[in-house]
Amino acid sequence: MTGIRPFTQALERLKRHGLRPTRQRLALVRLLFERGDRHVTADQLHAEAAAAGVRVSLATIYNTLNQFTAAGVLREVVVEAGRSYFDTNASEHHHILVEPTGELIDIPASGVQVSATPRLPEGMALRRMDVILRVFRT
Amino acid sequence: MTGIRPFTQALERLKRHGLRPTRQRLALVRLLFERGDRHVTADQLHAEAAAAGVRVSLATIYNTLNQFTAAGVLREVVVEAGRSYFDTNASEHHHILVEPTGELIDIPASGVQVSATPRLPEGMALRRMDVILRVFRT
DNA sequence: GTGATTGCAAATCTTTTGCACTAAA
DNA sequence: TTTAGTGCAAAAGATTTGCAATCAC
Repeated sequence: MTGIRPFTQALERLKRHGLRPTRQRLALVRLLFERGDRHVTADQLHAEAAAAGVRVSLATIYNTLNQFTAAGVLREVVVEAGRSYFDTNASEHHHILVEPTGELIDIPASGVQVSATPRLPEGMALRRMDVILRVFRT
Repeated sequence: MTGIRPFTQALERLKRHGLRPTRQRLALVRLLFERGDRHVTADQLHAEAAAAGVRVSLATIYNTLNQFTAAGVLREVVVEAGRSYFDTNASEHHHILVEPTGELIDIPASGVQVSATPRLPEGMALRRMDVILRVFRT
């Protein structure tokens, strides 16, 4: 899997969702998807864009991350109040959160086997299951 | 299980943690633990206190919720960026999040059986595992 | 052109903090 | 009387929004 594939796939997906390939969105897609699976905050991405010489406002970063998430290209991971991570791996999987640092590590969905899920209340359907293992350094 | 038991237990626990039983903390313990398992935000608790005629500042609500969490009397549950729930059930269990409303429902730990947890990275130990089933109304 | 997108600054929301005042031990 | 706790108002973060200027189609 090269860095180009997911990049192209993401672009096509955006097109399908009616999102115009603006200079900002192209740059952000590149930053997000050319380096494998990652977990970024809006602020981190903003700093990365700046470091790469791309001028994008923080408001646009937020808009873009939210649109990408709605389009299914990104997945939002909430691990602590007041900070959202956006995961470039949008497929089903789980996470390890390293507590002092806030670092996120992917776990394949197969790494956590839930053998019994509870009956959901009447009239409710499962949209997604999140498992977070909170760990600390010994 | 009456409403009084967990209330008393919580008080004892606070004492053990060196927290003085002030008027505000007593009122909050009562509000939190006299009505079974609940999930409240700081703001909700603040409103409840006001409705009950108890004057407590929001700052004190936050201080108190954090101290109670540190003391192990409450458990913080993060399901969406920018909002923390405090769960009066501090024992091991998981949650269903009803998406449009934000309502939280407890699942006993036994309701979700994780049959295989991944090997943790070297030098890391598990502190806690959170499972959230995100559901929507059909 | 026309409607979508961007950037800026202001607004919002949640949570924390500094500090003078009050209450518990 | 000594130390912890409280309340207020301000500060701090993260995220959203209103609106004029700009860009893609």
